[in-house]
This record gives sequence, structure tokens and C-alpha cells, in this order.
Amino acid sequence: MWRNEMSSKKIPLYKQLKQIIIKKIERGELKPGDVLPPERELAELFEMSRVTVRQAISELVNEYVLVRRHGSGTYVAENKIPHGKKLKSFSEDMSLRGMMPGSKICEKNIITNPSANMAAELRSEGNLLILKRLRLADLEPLAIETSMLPINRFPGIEDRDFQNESLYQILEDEYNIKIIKAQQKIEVGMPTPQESELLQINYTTPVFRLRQVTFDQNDTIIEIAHSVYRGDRYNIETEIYR
Amino acid sequence: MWRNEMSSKKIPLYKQLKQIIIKKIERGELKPGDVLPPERELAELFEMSRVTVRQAISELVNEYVLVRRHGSGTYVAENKIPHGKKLKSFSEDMSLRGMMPGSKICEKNIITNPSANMAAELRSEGNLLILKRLRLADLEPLAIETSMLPINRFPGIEDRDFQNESLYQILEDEYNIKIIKAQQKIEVGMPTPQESELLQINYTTPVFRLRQVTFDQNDTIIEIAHSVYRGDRYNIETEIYR
DNA sequence: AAGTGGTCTAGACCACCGA
DNA sequence: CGGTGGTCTAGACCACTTC
Repeated sequence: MWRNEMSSKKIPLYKQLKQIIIKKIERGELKPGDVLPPERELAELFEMSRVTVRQAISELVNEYVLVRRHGSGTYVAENKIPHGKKLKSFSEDMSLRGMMPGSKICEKNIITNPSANMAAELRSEGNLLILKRLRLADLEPLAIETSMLPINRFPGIEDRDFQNESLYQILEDEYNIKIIKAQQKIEVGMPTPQESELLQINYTTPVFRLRQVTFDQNDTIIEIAHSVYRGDRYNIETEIYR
Repeated sequence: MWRNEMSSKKIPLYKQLKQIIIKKIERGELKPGDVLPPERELAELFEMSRVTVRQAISELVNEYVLVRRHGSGTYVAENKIPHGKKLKSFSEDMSLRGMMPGSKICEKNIITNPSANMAAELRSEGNLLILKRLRLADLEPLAIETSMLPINRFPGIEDRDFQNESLYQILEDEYNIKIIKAQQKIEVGMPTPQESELLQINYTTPVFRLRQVTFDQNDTIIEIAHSVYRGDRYNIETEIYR
């Protein structure tokens, strides 16, 4: 069950242990709520010090994969990622809210010389695909979403029809990208005239401004997105831990 | 500059060091981009092992307060990214953003017959303490925070002076509550006349409306809060996983 | 009382950065 | 090259949960 599966490469021991634990969860050998062997036992099994075991476990706790209970044990988290902490595409988000997602392309461009302030984090990556879409929920405008992607990582993606296709679906299925996490900055503001026109709202209706940086399994940035959501039809629910 | 300021209480050493570093950032003795003393030096200065220093620094890196650069040094983060992974009180939130938190009581009441819509989830718990505070950052109004607490769970809490005390600190230290998680709903809106007056903003400045339900270790609700944040001075950063 | 995670030590060697 | 963070060890004692 918990045999030594360590590879002898140069990968740090604690990262190897992390991978072993994640694999066990993925294969169903460890289910939500299950206890892990005690830290001292893992240390002995994998022939590493307890400090190293703790480093592996600590990172998994930080990623909401495991939960520690002082005096009791370490457990597989019940809901690996809390509802409000899940990264969803617009389509997935709308479906979960019981609304029908829709899309209308506003702009699809290739920028050959990205200026710095457009996407600072991506500017060294070469050409950028700019994709600006009006997003609909139950046929009504809800958001304007502008995505920027490093086009040399996804050759041919500029020819896709994004009207009826999900961007994340394409990246995951056809370019073999594993989307892992995103950092978001949420601000409030008032719409510009162009935005209020597109969203069909009054200029007095406030909006959410979401800036998102999306990462793949190698912690490489694969997308930078800027979204504007109607404040009268959208809210954000999240769960945070102390 | 980096004298020993450790208190000899039972607070873990690494938490004391975290506080010392945060305080230095708050007081401006450390500015974004500044280098920290090397880990070995901090260990010697504060008479703790390097492992302990690393634990303190690691947590601050996780909270986006510090940045490590292998082979170079540890630096104060350039873009303060707060409100992210962890549940924080207003005071803690402000400190991590490098601002000085403040408070002004607007209202402190005991409601003996809570109406249903005030705090539906708490209404069966008996009397409620209503605490409405104007929250300041660097002496300027930033938010209005209205907290509702079941008073029979915290006898005597109505006599506290919340002007200079942290609500969470009191709950954790003196009532032995372990705050575990909170659910938040984030909306945008326009301020009411009373709110714009208190926050000293124009009626055209949008605001965040945060509704929060806070839970302890037994999944019991210990607080319901409604906060109104100035949209021109506040934003929310968060990390989500797929 | 036994077993768990939480904190802490005093070293060691490796990997990376900058002068 | 010297100095930095990155990884790792083999212990120790404390605090908490469970019985």
C-alpha cells in the first residue's frame, strides 16, 4: 500500500513525496476523509526525516489537498477545492448558475509587438492573440472578456471559431495543457461608454473588473484575461480559510 | 535597526518573527523592494535556528508579503497582494498591505429580538450584539463593517472597547474560539447617502459589498458581517484552482 | 496514557547569483 | 569566488486528541 516508490532522480525528496500522495488520491487509493499514515511513519517508510515529510504535507495543506488535525492525524480534504475556490471558464460558471452561456466575438487580432502595459507578464513571449468576446447569459449581455494568449505556444489557435467553442476546452483537449490555477484581482468601477453600450447597462451601473493570470502545470503563464462584469447581474461567492 | 524585540510569551518563535517583519513593513522601515537580512543573520540576531527563520519567511512568502530570490536574497514584495488565500481580520488585512489600521465605533447595540432578515442564520441563537465600525487605513475611511455576534456564546463581550481591540483577537485569545473559515459573497453597488458620508466619497464612487459568514472549529456560525468597502481604495486578490 | 501533529535545534551540503 | 536561498538530517520537547 505505502511501499517505497521513490525515484532516485535529482527531484527533491519532498516533491517526490508530494507526487506519491497526489497519485494515491488520483488513483482512489486515498479517498476524501481518509487518514494518512503518521508523519513519523512516512519518514521511516520513505527514509527521509520528519522535517522533509512535513514540508511535503505542508504544501499539500496549502493547496487544499490535505487537512491537518492536531493530536489526531492528517486527512485527505473532503472537498479538494472549495466551491468558491474553483477556477471555472465562463461557460462552466454560467452552467453552474443555471444560465445558458453564449458568446459574440468583438475582436480577434494578432499583436506582433505587444506593448508593455498590455500584458507585462507575457510581453517577452512573442506575438499575442487578442480575443475579445461579449459574453451572454440567457441571451443577455453579462460580461466583456478580453483574453491574451502567447500564440507561439498554441500554433493554429488563431484560426479557431471561438463563437461556439470553449477556450479552456481547446487548450486542454488539443494543446494538452493542464490548467492548474489562476490569480485574480477584483476591482469595482464604472463602465466606459463603449462598455455600457456593449453590456446594455446605464452609465450609473457599477461593474466588476477582473484581471486574471492563468497558469499551467509548469507554473507557466498561459493566459492573461481582463473581464468586465455587469454589477447588477453578477456576484462572486468564495470560501476562505484561516 | 534589527534589534531583538522578541517577547518571551508562549507565542511560537516563528510567529513572533513574522510579526516583527510585518511591523517593520508597516512602520516603513522596510519598503517594497528592500532586502531582508540573510536567513543566517536573522537566526543569529533573534537567537533561533535557521529552520525557524525559514518557517516565518515561508509563511510570509505564501501570503505574498515577501519574495525569495535564490542566490540573491529575500525581498519585500513589490505588489502587495492581500486578501488572498487566508481569512484575515480588517487589522491583519491592512497590516499586510502596509497600512495602519484604525477604527471608530458607529454603533454598539444588543438586539433582544432579532428579526429574521437581519441574520437569518443566527436568529435562533438568542440575543445579538451589533457592532458597526468605521474602518480606517492610514487614518482615512476605507470601510464600514457591521458585525453580528450571538452574545450568549461570548458573555461580557458587549463591555469591550472595540476602538483599539481586534474582534478576532478577542474571540481567539479570550473566548478560546478557533476561527476556521468564512463564506463570502461579493457584490458591487453604489453607496447610500449615509455610507458616502461616512466613507467620505462621492455618490458616484462604486463600493464593494461583502457579506460574510464566519465559522469556528465546530462549524458553528460565530459571526455574520456586512462590510462596505470604498471601491476607489480597495481591491481583492485571490487564487483559485482547477 | 499513548499517539498525533506543532515547534525547535545545530548542524550539513547543494544550487544559484553576482562581482 | 563568496554569499545567498534550497534541501535535508536526527534528534528533542510541547500541545492536543483520543481512549
